[in-house]
Amino acid sequence: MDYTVKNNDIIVHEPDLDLDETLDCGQAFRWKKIERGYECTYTGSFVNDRLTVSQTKKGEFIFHDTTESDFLSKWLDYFDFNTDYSELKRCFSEDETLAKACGFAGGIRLLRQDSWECLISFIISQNNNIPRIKGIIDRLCGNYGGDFPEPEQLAKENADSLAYLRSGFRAKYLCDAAYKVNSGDIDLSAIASAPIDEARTALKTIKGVGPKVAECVLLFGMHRVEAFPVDVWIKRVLAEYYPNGFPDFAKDNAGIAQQYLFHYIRNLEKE
DNA sequence: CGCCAGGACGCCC
DNA sequence: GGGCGTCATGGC
Repeated sequence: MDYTVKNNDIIVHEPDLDLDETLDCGQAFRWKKIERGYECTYTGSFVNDRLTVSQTKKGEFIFHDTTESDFLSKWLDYFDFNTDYSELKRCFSEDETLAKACGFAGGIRLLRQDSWECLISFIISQNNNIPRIKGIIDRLCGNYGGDFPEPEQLAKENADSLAYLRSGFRAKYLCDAAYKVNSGDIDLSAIASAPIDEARTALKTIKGVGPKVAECVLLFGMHRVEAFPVDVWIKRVLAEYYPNGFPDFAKDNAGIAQQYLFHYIRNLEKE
């Protein structure tokens, strides 16, 4: 990745990024496609940072109305620009199926998202579809001026007061998550750096967090790239292409490989 | 209309 | 420990 500063924009060159593939592949739910790119509210540790980013041609991106300082301190990290995805894909392509998946959507990157936002988002995701997940999160943020609520704010709610979300049986799970994070029962930053099995166990003490959601929080919200969420789509991939198990050489980055496979199998069946 | 969704829980055996 | 019905809601 290299970048240049131009007026109030940052021009980024990065061949291993595609906005459609990265921002609308089911790892993040708050990016909206607008005329000139994607717009979103991104939750950092303490504030909601907004960004408009557009893709002008293959490998070229404009980060609109941002400063070099903001780009370097926030967005460079969020888009995982310090990781060499070309090298990752070369490694993955040792495997035939992964080679096809990387070739199909080579512009996917693993975003480094906020753990709290991911926890809530993937609790909502259970037994749900992506358009509706986006709708629920949109209503949630809409209640806080467009920002993602802090644990303290959400901890004030109960299942009834969250009825406006129309999140169904998940509302009580959101309340439990907010209560535990706000009270300190759950320390997300400690979990993020804990041994992964301890981290899994701790996350699953939250109601509504099972194996799949815990794995998603670890992967998308804590950048634990060895985490490997298995949903209905990945089950199909494993059954069809990896009857003898997922290849060992990819296990250290299994979660990133999973992103390519997820996108590949989902779009394969659409045709 | 019925089937399904980036599943987890509670109960059963 | 594994199997199965249930859970709200709405996209398709």
